Amino acid sequence: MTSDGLSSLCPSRWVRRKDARPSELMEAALALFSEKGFAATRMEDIAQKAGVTKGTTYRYFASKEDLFCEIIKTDIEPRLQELLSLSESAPNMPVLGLLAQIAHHWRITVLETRSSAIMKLMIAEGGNFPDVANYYETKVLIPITQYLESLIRTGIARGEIREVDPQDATHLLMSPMVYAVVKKHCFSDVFQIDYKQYINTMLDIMTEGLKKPVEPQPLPTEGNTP
Amino acid sequence: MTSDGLSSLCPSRWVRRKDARPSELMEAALALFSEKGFAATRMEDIAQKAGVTKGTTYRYFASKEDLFCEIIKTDIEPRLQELLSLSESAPNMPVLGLLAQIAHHWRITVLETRSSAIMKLMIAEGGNFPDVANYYETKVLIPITQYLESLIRTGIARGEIREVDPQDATHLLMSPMVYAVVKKHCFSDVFQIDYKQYINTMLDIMTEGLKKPVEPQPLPTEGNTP
Amino acid sequence: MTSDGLSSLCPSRWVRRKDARPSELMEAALALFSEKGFAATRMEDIAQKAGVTKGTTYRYFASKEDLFCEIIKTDIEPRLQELLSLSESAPNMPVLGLLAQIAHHWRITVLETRSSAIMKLMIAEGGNFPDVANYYETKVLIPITQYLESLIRTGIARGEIREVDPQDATHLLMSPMVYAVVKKHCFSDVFQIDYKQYINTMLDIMTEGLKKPVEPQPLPTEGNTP
Amino acid sequence: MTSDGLSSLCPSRWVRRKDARPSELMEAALALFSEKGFAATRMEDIAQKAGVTKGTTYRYFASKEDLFCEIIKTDIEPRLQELLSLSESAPNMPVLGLLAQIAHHWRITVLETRSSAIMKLMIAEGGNFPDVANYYETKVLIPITQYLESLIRTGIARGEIREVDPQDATHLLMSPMVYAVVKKHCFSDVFQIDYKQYINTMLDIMTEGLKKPVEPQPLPTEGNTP
DNA sequence: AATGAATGAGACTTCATTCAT
DNA sequence: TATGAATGAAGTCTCATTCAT
Repeated sequence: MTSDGLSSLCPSRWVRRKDARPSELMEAALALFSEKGFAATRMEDIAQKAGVTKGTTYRYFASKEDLFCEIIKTDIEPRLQELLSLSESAPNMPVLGLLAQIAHHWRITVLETRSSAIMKLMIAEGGNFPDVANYYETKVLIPITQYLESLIRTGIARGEIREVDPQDATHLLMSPMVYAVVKKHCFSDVFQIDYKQYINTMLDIMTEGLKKPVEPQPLPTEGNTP
Repeated sequence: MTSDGLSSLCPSRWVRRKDARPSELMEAALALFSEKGFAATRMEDIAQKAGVTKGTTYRYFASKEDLFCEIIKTDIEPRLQELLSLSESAPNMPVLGLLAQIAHHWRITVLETRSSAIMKLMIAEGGNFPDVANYYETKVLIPITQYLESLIRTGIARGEIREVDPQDATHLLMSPMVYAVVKKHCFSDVFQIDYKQYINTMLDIMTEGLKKPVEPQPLPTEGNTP
Repeated sequence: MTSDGLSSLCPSRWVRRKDARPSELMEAALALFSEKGFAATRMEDIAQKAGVTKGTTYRYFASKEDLFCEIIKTDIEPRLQELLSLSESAPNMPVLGLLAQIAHHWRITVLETRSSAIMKLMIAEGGNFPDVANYYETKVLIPITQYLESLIRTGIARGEIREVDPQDATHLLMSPMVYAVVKKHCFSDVFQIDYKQYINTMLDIMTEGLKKPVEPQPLPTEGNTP
Repeated sequence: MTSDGLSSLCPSRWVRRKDARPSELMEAALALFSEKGFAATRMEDIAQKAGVTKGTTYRYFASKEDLFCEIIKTDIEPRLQELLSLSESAPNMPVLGLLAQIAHHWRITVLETRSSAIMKLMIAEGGNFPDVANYYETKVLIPITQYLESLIRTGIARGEIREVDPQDATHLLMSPMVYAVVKKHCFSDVFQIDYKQYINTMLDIMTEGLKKPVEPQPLPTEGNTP
């Protein structure tokens, strides 16, 4: 009111946006942490990117480390909910079909969103945040691993999947995910990946590699692969 | 073994560590960088771990960053040589067999050595060292990727491999490597991996998933792609 | 006594704290300044202790320093009035008796009230507030010192007190006061002091040490104290 | 050697004085802490006063607080030794004489040296350093208090001192010390004190006030204190 | 009049790097 | 060549103060 001329010059100063600040700050911080690493990111950069000043950051997060942890935890909770609902929504679907569904869901909700940056962050900085790394492992990695492994075992039991080592097969299923995240965040985009196609190819090959051949030589009566 | 008899004859020769220093320092630095990250590692820690004092480090490396770069480059050169010799040593071997050989060779020379730490370092810190990251991509990632891709194309051309997208298949082949490194260096060892078995399972599944089925309509008449 | 009957008739009158605020804030601030020191006390702590928020404090005091100064000055004025009335109320009383009266009056109005905290504050923080320290010296210390010194001189002139150095004796009279304040505010209460008894003992010893021996009644010739 | 012209301009830079630094820093810090208070003293000021730069300070003291504590403790130890030796060196000397000796010794070794600043520091800042304050009380105040009290009791038992409350009398003996320190460090020198004379006057008055009258005219008639 | 979010100067502390010994 | 004391730039965090609501 004092002078619109001035206010248009510095529009955002002294604007009170209590509710929006935390997520804005976390968004800014995630981008910078993921890009430059935790240590190389200055609080002032984060604040600036979020459109506030240094001090404001500390109204919402007790420390840089706290900010880091909040980012991780805030993102993880919804992811966990999804995992649960997915695993329940699929009663007796063929295992390999379910795996395909999971892979694409992960692609859409993680790989193609900023959540992938969280994963990169954990990979790159986990060592310096034992608590968060432990939390991440306990709440995310281990449950997912165990869930996938149980799927594989089910598939083997049902005769859908060959008799492979379930643990190694699980790791193998997860590796394209990790690879995609690393590729996306750590190196230049010399080989641009079409994620959808990439996941499809991966599913094609994995399915082919895992599926049990349809009992090639049973009785001379019927022919397979109709 | 460092024979006191000899050392008393020619003491300075065995006492001076001049030649060993750089590699000792790089060894120490690699361990710390990989464990705690570049920024969180102090020059003094490195020096201490190498058994010298801070100042000495600067006799061999102009700066912390220089030390980082030297570590990467020093390790990369021999790796590149191996890659070349491997690719040449395999004239007409079946592609899938060659891939298996490469995988185990990588396991033995990278995954199970400290070279895996280099890879982790590049993943975690590459963003802050564009020069090194670029060097790493240009000299390591891209050549390997292209080499593998050419193998896949060859395999397809020869009829050994199904008609999959060669680029995606290449990424898929590399992903278990990246995954293993991340697993080894970034998270606790809840699921201890037996690397040899892991690679074998991976090769089993990949081979099965990639190989061209032996012509489903086995009429006695003609032979395939001679 | 603040009659609920009345307050229901005229609520706003009793609800608004405007008039009480400054003293509440000063009270809170004095307690914290005295306990933790000026610098270590945050405006927010003061506000909280007074039951308001940070911003409110600035409606009543221009700055933290201003608040400090107001505390001192507000407390000093009434003290000065008392000093004056005391010194006037005692026309020709024996000096040592007057000193005893002053000592107990000081005990009751200063040592045993929060005013002692003011004195501690001046001792501890005076150096950083030259204006206030100067004010305190000019308005409090010097007048009291001079008043006491004049009493001593009177006592000597009247033959009630031995011929001691009046300045040193004055300091000596004041020292138990300073000591008591320091003891009360700066150290734990290992030796709990009964202030009344402490002052009495002090008066006993001082009186005995200062009083002129009753002229060992030599010859009946001349009479002192006519 | 590079250029005497320059070196005379900045004579003290890059001078290595490992052994002298700690005491120089403590000296500088004590002066500033005592003058401006702990909080208002910047590490850089201390460093500058000691002729070094900010960072150097941290080679010798882990933190500002650590520096504070070291100052106190370093000064206290020798003082304690003195106290012990004094108390032992006085076999059967009259108590009041011993007190006089102690008072002057304290004047010379504490009041008239920088040790008095330590005492002022404890008075002003003790509240923020519970550990040190506790140490100071335990090692200094309480032993001294107890020692003096035991002297008073001895004096009373021997008939040298009147039957006063020993605790209050002890406090009274200590109060001129505290007063002198406060006077010296907390206020301007309006009334310059000649410490030697001040202590003498104090001893005169105290002695007179404490001593047992020489058995009022022991005429052969009646016996006192039956 | 009261609130409390936002500001920004300033202090402590760290640590890569320099350099006298 | 090796040492480690000294330097000083830079970053985190605090908190007195401001001001839109």
